[in-house]
Amino acid sequence: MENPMKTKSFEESEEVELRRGPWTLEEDTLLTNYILQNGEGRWNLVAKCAGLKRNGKSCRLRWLNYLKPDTRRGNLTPQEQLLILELHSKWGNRWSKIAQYLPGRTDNEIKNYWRTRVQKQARQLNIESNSDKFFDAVRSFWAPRLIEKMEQNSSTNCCPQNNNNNNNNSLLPPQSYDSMSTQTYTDTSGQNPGLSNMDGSSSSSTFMPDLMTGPHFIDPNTIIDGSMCYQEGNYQELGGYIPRMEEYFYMGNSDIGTEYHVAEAYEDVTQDPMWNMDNIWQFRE
DNA sequence: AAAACAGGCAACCGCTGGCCC
DNA sequence: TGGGCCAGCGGTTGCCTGTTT
Repeated sequence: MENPMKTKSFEESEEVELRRGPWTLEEDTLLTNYILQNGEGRWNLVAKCAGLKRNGKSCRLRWLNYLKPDTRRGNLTPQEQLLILELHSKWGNRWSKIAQYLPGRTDNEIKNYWRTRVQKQARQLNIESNSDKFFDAVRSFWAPRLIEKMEQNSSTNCCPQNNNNNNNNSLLPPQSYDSMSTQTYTDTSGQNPGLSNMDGSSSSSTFMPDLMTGPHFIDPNTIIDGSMCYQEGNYQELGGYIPRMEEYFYMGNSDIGTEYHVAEAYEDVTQDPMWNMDNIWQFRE
């Protein structure tokens, strides 16, 4: 089979030999330097003016997913994982929408996380990753562990002056954090994924039903994260919430007893060495 | 040590919708 | 109004790397 990475359309080959496949350091540098000097603009123009033999789409993808300065890379924190689970339960595969609430994370990264980690665990349980049963499993077993991890981090890693985020540009929360915090957790306009459904109706959060209520807040100015910790006025994030554990062991309003009990499934898979939350969610200090 | 396998992720593909002429 | 161009999105592919046999 011909390698599609080396094929190109007739249109592309007609004018200039367009490059495809992995980006080189030189290409990255060209693109970065151009955008930093001239802004993004039209991507086809960017590609041309930057001297790249790439199409605009490729440049856009490379910039947004990899080169953009506020892009955060590395393992997703427990907070981010929990938020992804929560938002996906609301919106489904609306990756770009979900990504809006995880500053610095790209839709591609979230999509990959979902497909490689979450769906893998769903397969382990023999359930559809978009099914109610799966949500029950998440709510009953995974979310508590993520929250537990968050609590551990909160007690050991909260050090506002010691930001270990591996992002070189993480000296302060990126701008989008501000919009995230207001949109996500203080906004009552219907943008809040924890308060509204896609149809605009109101409902409680699937995995974090009471996050918006007072008792679950720790210091709202403290942002706890496995790899970073901010303390800043008017800056709230999911990571700042430490809900009471026992509420997350509640099975919710599911009817899982009817055909496939998630708890039983959980017991089954605990025989599997894969079912170790630290491994499953790739918690790395 | 090497081959086979599996997982993770960067990049591409194709579709859709918005904008402009 | 319709066609062309473009950006953005979700789905998919295939390469790379680590692990297992």
